[in-house]
Amino acid sequence: MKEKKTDTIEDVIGHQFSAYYKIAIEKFFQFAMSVDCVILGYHENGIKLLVIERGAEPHLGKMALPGDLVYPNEDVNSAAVRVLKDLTGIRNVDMIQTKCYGKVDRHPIGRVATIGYYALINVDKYRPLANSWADNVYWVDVKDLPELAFDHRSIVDDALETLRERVRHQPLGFHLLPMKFTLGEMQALYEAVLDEKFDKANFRKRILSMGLLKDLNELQSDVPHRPGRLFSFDEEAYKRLLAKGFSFGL
Amino acid sequence: MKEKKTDTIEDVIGHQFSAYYKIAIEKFFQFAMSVDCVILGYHENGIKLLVIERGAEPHLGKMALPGDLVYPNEDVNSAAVRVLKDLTGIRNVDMIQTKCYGKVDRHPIGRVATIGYYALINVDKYRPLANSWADNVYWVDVKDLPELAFDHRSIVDDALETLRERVRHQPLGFHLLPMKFTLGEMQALYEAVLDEKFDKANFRKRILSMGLLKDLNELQSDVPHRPGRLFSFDEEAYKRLLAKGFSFGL
DNA sequence: AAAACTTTTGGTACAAAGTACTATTACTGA
DNA sequence: TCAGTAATAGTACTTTGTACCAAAAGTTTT
Repeated sequence: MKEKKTDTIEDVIGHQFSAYYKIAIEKFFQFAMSVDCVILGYHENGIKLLVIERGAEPHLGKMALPGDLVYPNEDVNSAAVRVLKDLTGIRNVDMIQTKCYGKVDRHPIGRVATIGYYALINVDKYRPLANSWADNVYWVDVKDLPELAFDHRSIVDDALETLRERVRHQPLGFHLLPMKFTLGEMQALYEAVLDEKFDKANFRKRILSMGLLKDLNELQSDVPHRPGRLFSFDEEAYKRLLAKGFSFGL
Repeated sequence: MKEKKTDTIEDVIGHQFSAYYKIAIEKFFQFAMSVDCVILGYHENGIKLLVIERGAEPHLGKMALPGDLVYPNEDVNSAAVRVLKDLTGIRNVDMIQTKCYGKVDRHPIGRVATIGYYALINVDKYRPLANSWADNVYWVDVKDLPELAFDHRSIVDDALETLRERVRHQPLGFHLLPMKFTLGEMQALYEAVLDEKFDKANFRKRILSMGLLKDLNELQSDVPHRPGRLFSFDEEAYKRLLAKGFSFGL
């Protein structure tokens, strides 16, 4: 029940180190790969995206995601971390893959497939600085994005969709908040991400009943109203609950 | 606040059609890309995986996922569909990307990054046939997987994790069931995927109250016990509910 | 210093959803 | 006709979610 076809890699090389090896190389090994990082933060009631101003062609001068080609001797995941560091100075961020963008004509210099990554970071904790061929680095509000180079806009859209999906089932929000935060601030964050309003009293009941927050017994200061109680995310408690089968749900 | 580095693609080519173009090509365009398909079905109370027996080196004779290299002029997503068809004859399946596997040494013939895909199909509806360089095609139970070529085992594991995650929040299960099914069969499926038992009476209440099932007013036949009522998935109703903000939850 | 304002916090009452369990029904096969 | 098996119906109880109100604790205004 088989019909042989020609010129798959398997036909061409026959076996691992055959004489046809080089033909296979020439035929199939024509791709470049790149990584593009969607770095999201939360500031002044809005979700912000980290963009660079390109200091090189193509799309010189345009806004783009921090991204670059992967070296042939470099893991793709490592490349994401390296590129983010090279272009913005940001280190030690856990990034997760979103999708592979593999259309034939997506890049003007040749066949480049890119892997999208995303991470949520605390805006106050990391201070991005333009580096390498990035002329500048900016935080822009995702509700008011500038035109982006290549297909970066859809990479961002996909990452945001992933975020909205995950944030309901995992306590991701805490990555975006400062170390100490009030329940009001946390609620504002979730309302910004999900674009949905919650009842204040009930939101606090839900969150507190999960037992994921450490009460710091401190109060907010310098606010023009009754100061809120400060909390921090209790990583240990979360791990303990996870082990028992707890699932964050909002 | 910038420090120029050497040899990123941007430095090398300067701008889109510079004289250094070829250097960039030689330096970065050394990748091949492949796709690997995790096709899952449900049969006899177990989740089954579609594997092929390799009829070519490397790993000749071993079990592997249906997968192959992407042509330089072919979209990656299209390649997944094409490869599945070439190797198993299965057509018209919606596949979703899971992850990119991009370690340097993952493939013996060179730098090959692969994109994982997965799909849930109805075992009765598709009949896989070995084709091209696939010597055979088998369904194997995921609880008892044979040794797989390359890093295919982790591709499967990741896909299963994705499945378990999604099946709770989206009515995916229906893809795995025959057109007509009883609530008991549906429950058995969910118990197989999630490895968790449900109370029979409550499960049926939950599912029926969602309003996603069309009651076919038919009964099961040829069963050695009271026959169950047959249902089918009501695609239209699901779309209507989705529009109203319904979210499947189990 | 009192009043107005804003936000936090505590509480209650009701509605909806989830869970445990029991009983009944409809079929097959002995 | 009886035992066995799985489907179906129903009930009582518990947990969770939602709407809403009111008090408290600060700041700013009058």
